[in-house]
Amino acid sequence: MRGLHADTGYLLYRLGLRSGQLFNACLQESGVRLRHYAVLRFLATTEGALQRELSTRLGYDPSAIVGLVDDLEKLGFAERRPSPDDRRSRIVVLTESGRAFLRDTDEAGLRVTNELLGPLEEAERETLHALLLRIAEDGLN
Amino acid sequence: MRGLHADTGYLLYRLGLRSGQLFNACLQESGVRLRHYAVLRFLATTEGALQRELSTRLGYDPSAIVGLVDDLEKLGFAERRPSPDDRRSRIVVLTESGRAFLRDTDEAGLRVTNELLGPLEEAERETLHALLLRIAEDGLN
DNA sequence: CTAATGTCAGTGTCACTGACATAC
DNA sequence: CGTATGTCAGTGGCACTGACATTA
Repeated sequence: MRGLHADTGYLLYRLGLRSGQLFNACLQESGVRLRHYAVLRFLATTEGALQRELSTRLGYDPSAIVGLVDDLEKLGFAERRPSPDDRRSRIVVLTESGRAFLRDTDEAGLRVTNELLGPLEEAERETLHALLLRIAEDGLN
Repeated sequence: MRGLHADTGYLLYRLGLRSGQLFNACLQESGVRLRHYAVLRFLATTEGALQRELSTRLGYDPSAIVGLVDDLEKLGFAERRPSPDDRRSRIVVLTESGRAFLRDTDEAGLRVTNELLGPLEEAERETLHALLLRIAEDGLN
């Protein structure tokens, strides 16, 4: 009978949980959770995005995006602006305050990755990153 | 500003979520969830385990184990037996029915891994598995 | 007395569904 | 008309806490 760790899929599941917990622990003092942080990081690369876009790119349910953007607006890290092309859509943009927040918490992600990848050499980390990137880009993005 | 996918930790988080969803989708018809399945798979390797042991080895909260074992007992896949050494503890063992269930769903894990690791060559899959195993064995086990 | 095991109630997060208004 | 976007209420899974009885 095969053990649990024989499954690469199960390993990913377990390490994913652990990674999320570490992220949330690191972000706890900032008053944001990993999901908010992911939205902010994505916004920093796009100069404004529709909520629908956030949903598909980040893999969160459309109904979840509503609350996340609500929270970010309350914190002053993001804003909803009307779309000039389509009056249904809202364009979510990063504020200056949000950008500053990202700068301040920039090393949070690095700390998590460091703790997670502790026993790996630098070359191994790059190999792992490249492999993960390949399967991430395959499955919906 | 770094993109999200520059973080190996975030990639693990995303792929872990995806992996869990795939597992649960595959197991849906079986009437079990990934967490139950993990308990069964672990039991198949140990000839009986304390609930406390299940908690630490699988990374689930002790209070969560209670409900999981309850469910497995209702399904007839596992049993609680009194421990001869310690009257506080219960020993959880796999039943014949549970063992048969594992045989029937054996390819479920393989299907998930195959779908997840689609774009990777066989050699790359082994490399990835070895790397994941290293960091899994480091962080609590 | 302190510590460990299992149990249970309650809380908060999160994913998902179904419905809806608005606009294309 | 059908479809897309955003919103909201409700549901179920899941993690975690605090408390408790029992036993070591």
